[in-house]
Amino acid sequence: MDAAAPAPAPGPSFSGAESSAAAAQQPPVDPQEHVPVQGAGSGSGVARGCHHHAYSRKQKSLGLLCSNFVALYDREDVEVIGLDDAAKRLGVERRRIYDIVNVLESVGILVRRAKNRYTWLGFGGVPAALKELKERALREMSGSPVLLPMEDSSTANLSDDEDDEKLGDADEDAESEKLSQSVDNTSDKPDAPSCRLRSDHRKEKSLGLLTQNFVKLFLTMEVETISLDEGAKLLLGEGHAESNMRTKVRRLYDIANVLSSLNLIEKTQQTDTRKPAFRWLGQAKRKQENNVMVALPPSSKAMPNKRAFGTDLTNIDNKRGKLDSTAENKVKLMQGAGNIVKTFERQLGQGKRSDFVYGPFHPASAKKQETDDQTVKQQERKTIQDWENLAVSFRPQYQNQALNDLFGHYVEAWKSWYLDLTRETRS
DNA sequence: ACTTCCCGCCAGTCC
DNA sequence: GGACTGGCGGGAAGT
Repeated sequence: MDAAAPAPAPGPSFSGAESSAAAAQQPPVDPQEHVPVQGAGSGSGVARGCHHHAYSRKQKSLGLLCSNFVALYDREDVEVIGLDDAAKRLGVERRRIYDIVNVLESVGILVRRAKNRYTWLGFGGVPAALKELKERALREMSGSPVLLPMEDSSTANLSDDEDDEKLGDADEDAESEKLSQSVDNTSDKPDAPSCRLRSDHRKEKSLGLLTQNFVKLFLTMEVETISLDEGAKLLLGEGHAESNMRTKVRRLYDIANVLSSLNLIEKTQQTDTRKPAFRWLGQAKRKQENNVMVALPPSSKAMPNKRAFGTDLTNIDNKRGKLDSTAENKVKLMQGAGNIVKTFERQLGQGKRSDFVYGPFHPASAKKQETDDQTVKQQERKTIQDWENLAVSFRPQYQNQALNDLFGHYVEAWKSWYLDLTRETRS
């Protein structure tokens, strides 16, 4: 329990847990005696309807809710989490809990056991989950068998178009299958071999999967920051409907909120472009202000409690001299994109094999997790380096149509984006 | 005006 | 057939 409430304290107007919003915002003091915010008012109208206090969405952000969720359950004695319980304690409607739980699950913080029932793994589960994600991504890229269920091959040949409600969406589809393996299988019953089409379609757009794919972007592209636009583009591929894009971006906002509240990513701003983007931190931890584990100090931040984002858009970090240096970053981005595009292209074009690094199986960059505060940054930089090298020497080979499509999208997206950047900087 | 993202409808799934 | 899940996008808060 983080005593001090998230500093932002927008409106002193009222105290404590008087509205669901407030509840969501105030770290749940004590898990045991939850003080279910009056009437669990939560959801819908209730909290809104009858409160004089100006409604503030900041107090109800997913990120904040996530922080509280974590604060509530990140403790030794917690094992099983009931959704109802969580919703009640946090004073929000169930729907929100689903959102959170889905992304938490996809980064290994908890796992679904049964309907309404999750098992808390804690931050300790994150490194492994990330590692696996990374490995899987690499495996996909390398073309080694990713144990795709056979349906996949069939779905894979399906159109690659994705606008609106078509089934098939090859790119995500391939991903979803693979991803869902670890995510879903862990929990659900393994059955349902035949009735998959529908659920697949649904699954492939799930928040959890999107989260993993988003994370994968950070893990596999050596770029340091990714804006949500870019992310959406990369995840969707080119030639998607405008509305599709918007929806995707909306989802990415949700995800980014949660991930940043977990400290996996951090919102930054490209100082020149002003374009908000996210930087991978990779060190999941509880955001808390007064307690021990506070690595990665916000450096030049005078912010006592830098809210993930949303609460704090003033969070324009000025770490110029440091990691960020947008100019440098941009160049790097371009280089990175260029490299990746080139290698991908080469592969896609001729499916030629050559030597590539088995990321997951070799030591170099694979074991970064678990370090302390200061080494973290260095580690990260190093990791980035590794990735750069990796990207250059990477020679993925696609044996699977779906993967081909997937990376075709990546390549396309990167290419056009890269061209834009080039043009932009040149002029 | 544009960005961010909460909210809750409602369709799909599960039991 | 009711409960659980969660995609989705309208639209309002925030910048």
